[in-house]
Order: sequence, then C-alpha cells, then structure tokens
Amino acid sequence: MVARQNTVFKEAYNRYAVALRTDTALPSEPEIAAQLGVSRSTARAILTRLSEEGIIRWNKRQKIVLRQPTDHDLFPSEETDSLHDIIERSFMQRILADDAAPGMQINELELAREIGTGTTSVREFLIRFSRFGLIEKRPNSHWTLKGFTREFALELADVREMFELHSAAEFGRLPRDSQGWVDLAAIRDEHHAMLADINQRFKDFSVLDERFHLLIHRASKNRFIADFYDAIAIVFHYHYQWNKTAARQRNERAIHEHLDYIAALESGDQAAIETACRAHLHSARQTLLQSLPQIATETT
Amino acid sequence: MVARQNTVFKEAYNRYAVALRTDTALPSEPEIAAQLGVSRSTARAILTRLSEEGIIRWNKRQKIVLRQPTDHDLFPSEETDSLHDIIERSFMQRILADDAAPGMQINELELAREIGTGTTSVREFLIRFSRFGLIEKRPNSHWTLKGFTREFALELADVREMFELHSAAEFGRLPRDSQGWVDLAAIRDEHHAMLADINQRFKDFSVLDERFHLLIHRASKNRFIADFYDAIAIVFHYHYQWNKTAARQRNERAIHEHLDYIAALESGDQAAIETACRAHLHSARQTLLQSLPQIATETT
DNA sequence: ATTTTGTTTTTTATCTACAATAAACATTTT
DNA sequence: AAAATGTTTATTGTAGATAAAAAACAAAAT
Repeated sequence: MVARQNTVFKEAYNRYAVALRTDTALPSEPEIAAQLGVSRSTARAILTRLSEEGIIRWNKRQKIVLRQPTDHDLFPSEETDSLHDIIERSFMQRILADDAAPGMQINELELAREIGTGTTSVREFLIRFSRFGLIEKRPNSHWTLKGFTREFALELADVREMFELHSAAEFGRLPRDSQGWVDLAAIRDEHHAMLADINQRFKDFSVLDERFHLLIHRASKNRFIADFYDAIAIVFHYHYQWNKTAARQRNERAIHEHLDYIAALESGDQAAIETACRAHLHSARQTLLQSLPQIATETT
Repeated sequence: MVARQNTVFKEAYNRYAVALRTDTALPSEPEIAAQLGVSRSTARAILTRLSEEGIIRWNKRQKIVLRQPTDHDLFPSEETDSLHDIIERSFMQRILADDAAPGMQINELELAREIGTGTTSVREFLIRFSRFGLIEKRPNSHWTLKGFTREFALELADVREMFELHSAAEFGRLPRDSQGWVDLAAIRDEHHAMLADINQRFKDFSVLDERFHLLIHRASKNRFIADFYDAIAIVFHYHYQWNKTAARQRNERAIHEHLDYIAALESGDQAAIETACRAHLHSARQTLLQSLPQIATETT
C-alpha cells in the first residue's frame, strides 16, 4: 500500500537517539547529517521528532538535549531493517533450508507474498544476487536454484585462490610506510588475543577472518576482486550459520595458519608469502567442502 | 502505456516466416516451439498470424505453406528488439560518447524518458550492468559513471590474465578425445583462412577472437570465469565500435599470436602454453590501453 | 500409450503512481 | 562572506496493475 517505508529515517533516529546525553548541545544540521550518513532532510526529520517527543529543545541553532531517550522512545527493530536486508535474510533462509533442492524453481510472486513485499523489490534482489552464481535465470521464464553444490564450492575456491594469491603478492609489495602494515599488525595482535582465550571466543573468528582477508584484498586495488570478495563474504556469512560442526577446532587451526601467513607477509619474501597463502587456502577449501549439505549434487 | 511489448512473438515470427518454403508441411506445435526457442503459446500465436495472413493453411495437424512471405509480411526491425537490448545499446552509446566524463551522475528517470521506456526497466538494466564495474551506486542516491578509465582497463586486464592462464592450463589437460580439440582445430583453420585474405576480412576478427577465447574459457568449467568473460565480451563489443584505429595491423598481429597459442595448446606442453598465453595477453593489454579515450582519468 | 492440439492458469516483464529521501535553492544568522 | 537554517524541487525505492509469454491441464488424434 505504502510506496516506501521510512526505514532510513527510523534506523538513523534510533542510532542518533541512543548516543544523546542530557544537557549537551547538538551540532549543526549538516554535521548531524554527515555523522549519520544521511541527507539533511532526514537529519531534520530526526530533529523534528526528537523535539516533538520532548527529548530535545530545538530552536534554530539551539538544540539542547532535555532528557535521555529510553528504549520506549526507539523504533522497534522490525521497522528499521531495510527492505533489501529483509529480503536477503528471508531468501537465504529459504535456500539454505533442507527442502531447497538444487534445480528448484524460484517464483518471484510467491517469494514476494511470503516476505510481504512487492514483486519489483524481489526481482531486483534476485538480479543482484545472481552474480553470486547460486541462482540462474532463463529469459522470460523462472529463476532456478543452482544451490550449494560441490561444483559451486570448487568453482568458488578456484577463483578465490587465484585472487588471493594475486592480492597477497600485491600486499607484499606495499611500501613499508603504508597503512596496510599498521592494520596488519593490529590484526595479528587480535589473532594472538583470540588464541589465548580460544575456548570462549572461537565464535568470533568468522568476523576476524573476514576482516583479515578483506585487508589483503584491498591491496590489489581491483574492483573485480573486491566485488568477488563481497560475494564470498555474504555466502559464507549465511552458510556458516547453518554449519557449525567442529567450529572450535577448525577456527583454532585457521588462526595458526593466519599467523603463519601474516608472518610471511611481514617478511616481504614473495616465495614465503605464496607458500603460506597456498597452505591456508588449501585448508580453507577443505573446510568449505566439508561444510556442504550432504545430498547436494547437481540435479539439472 | 502497454504493460509489455510482444517483441518475443514478433521476433520469432520474422525468424520463422523467412525460413518458410511454399508447399512444405510444417511440423507439430511443440517442435516449432523448440526450433524457435519459445513456448508453445507463442508458437501458436505465430501459426495463427501466418494463417490469418494467408501464408499457411492451418487445420489441426495440417499446416501447409501456401505462399512465400514477402518483406512486407515481416514486422519492422524496430518492433522486434527486446527492451533490454534497446536499453543496452542506448546506454552504451551514451557512456561512450565524448561528453560522458567519469564521475558523471546517471539519472534513471532521464534515461528512461530518453529511451522512451519505464524507470523499472532502466533500473533493472543498471543493476545488471553494474557488475561490469563501469558504474557504481550509492544507496538511496544516484548512480555514478566510473567510465573507461586507465584504472578500469588495468583491473580488467589483470583479472582476465589470471582467468585465461587458468583456463588455458585446463584446456591443455583436456582428454585427447574431447570435443574441445575438434573445435580448436576448426578455429585454427579459420584463422589461417582469415590470414590468407586479411585485407578484406580483418574486420571479422573480433567475432573470431571472441569465439576463440570463449572456447578456451569453457574448458575451465567455472561459472565465475564464464560470467566474467561475458562481461568482457560486451564491453569489448561496444568499445571497439568506437576505436577502430589501426585495426588491420592490430588484428593481423593478434591472429599470429592466436596461432602460436593454438600450437602450444595442441602440443600439450604446459610451459609452452603458459608462454604463448602470456605473450598474447601482454599484447592484448597494450591494445586495450591504447584504445582508451585520451582524457579518461578518474575524476572522483 | 504417446503425442498432438485445444484451453485455462500461472508467472514474468513492464508501466505508472507516489512516499521517502536526497539535493537544490533561498533566506537568515553569525 | 561563510555557514546555518528554512523551503522547494528532483530523484529514488516500492507497490500495484496488466499484457505477454510460459506452463499446466484437458481433450482428441495417431
């Protein structure tokens, strides 16, 4: 019915409200907008509501926080998610569910109805999602789920290895005063910290893993590599929520490999970098293959 | 105004009509549909119109061609292009025009109006097109043209080289009785034929070039490599229409490199394959860089 | 029994409309 | 004069509607 949900406003409102402290004065509208990463129009809408709710007193440049907002002042989390995120979550759950067999048809209208959204948004999502190689479309006809098959995992791993070897070599060539080395040292220390408390913290590894590989890939300064890594990150993000077997052991091993890999990068020795990178990629490939759903073999 | 143009029907109608021969009998509806690559519904619509126009006599299974269709019977070519193709052509012309500077904003509504189409189709096209790395979008805001810059060409060339070296190595490992070798021999002969008549035929090279590289890439059986090559093919297709300088000389040189490359593949010697592949990719990179518009340097 | 034709239903492709958001323009304040 | 606020305009994001095209179902013919 409504053309568009004001989720940008609600999400930014929540974000801004929780950071408010009583009796402080707020900065100018353009500054607030920049802080929140929204337009000034949205920033003004936030100020308007804060004022209406009696959270701030607002008169031109004077913006005083009267009281701390409570949980009750915030918008519920269901209303702050962007439609794209809602569709993504919903769709990933469906295709990772047990009854989602490769070869299955995907129906735009049915999907839209189940998610409670229009078909246009679902269509656009599927078009964007198609670059991850998990779905495919025949023109004028339906989408087909290709699924998390062994073929998919192998093809993904092959490209990932080509790209990461390239990026790692580039990283090794970064000038010594570059920011990359500072970031790498910080990530190295985080690995050590996590290892020291591995029994408690092994679940946090996937976030660290993503940050580490992203740092490497940024060195390549290649948009195609960066895009591909985005795809990998999303696929892994959802996939590993479904496959948590032997996570502690697997993650501990990966941390050790990362540390070897980092040491090789810091040595600047290209041969050592390649060896350490290959070693890690080899075991990452095994992990990926082991995490596949059992039955998933292409049924085209 | 109209929800959807019947371009599938019109295009298939033309395709089928020109192939008709007087006094022949036509096959069953499912067979016609399969021949044309459309649904039976569309095939029936074609038969219906052919019948109405007096081109065939149609009664159940009996379908006799009464007369050869004339040009006058066919739909004009403007009505047979799919909307996607129209938008693609129109958009590529715009971004390859001289006044399309990198950093330029792309306006969906303006584009749609100029092409004479709805915004939804333009949006979907832009989303699909974005994976080629030439445009980029900030959420809730406009698309930006990144353009055929030197950076773009270098990033494209890097990935292309990684993929092609991989695919070429895989091709070299194909079993000797595989179809790939037959196709390769055929393409080799076509290269020789073109070389013998290079002054007349150098303009046909780009089609041969695309077929050759596609054949190599198919050996990798990797959806990400295949998708990337699709992107390259489209970019090159339009790009080289705008940059035809020294085409004869450039193409003749490329043919020689291809022949060396093919010989290396046929030898099955992995080291030779890599050498020949690298040599060709190196000069392809130079060609790409030389063909860039002169001014195009990123203006972010 | 399988294939073909006839008919109906489902699904996609595309248009239009409109609220949310961004961006531009105008006025005021420092 | 530069920056902030106030106001208006342009553009995007999404829903809903509908014709084209595909797909499913039903009846007839080989």
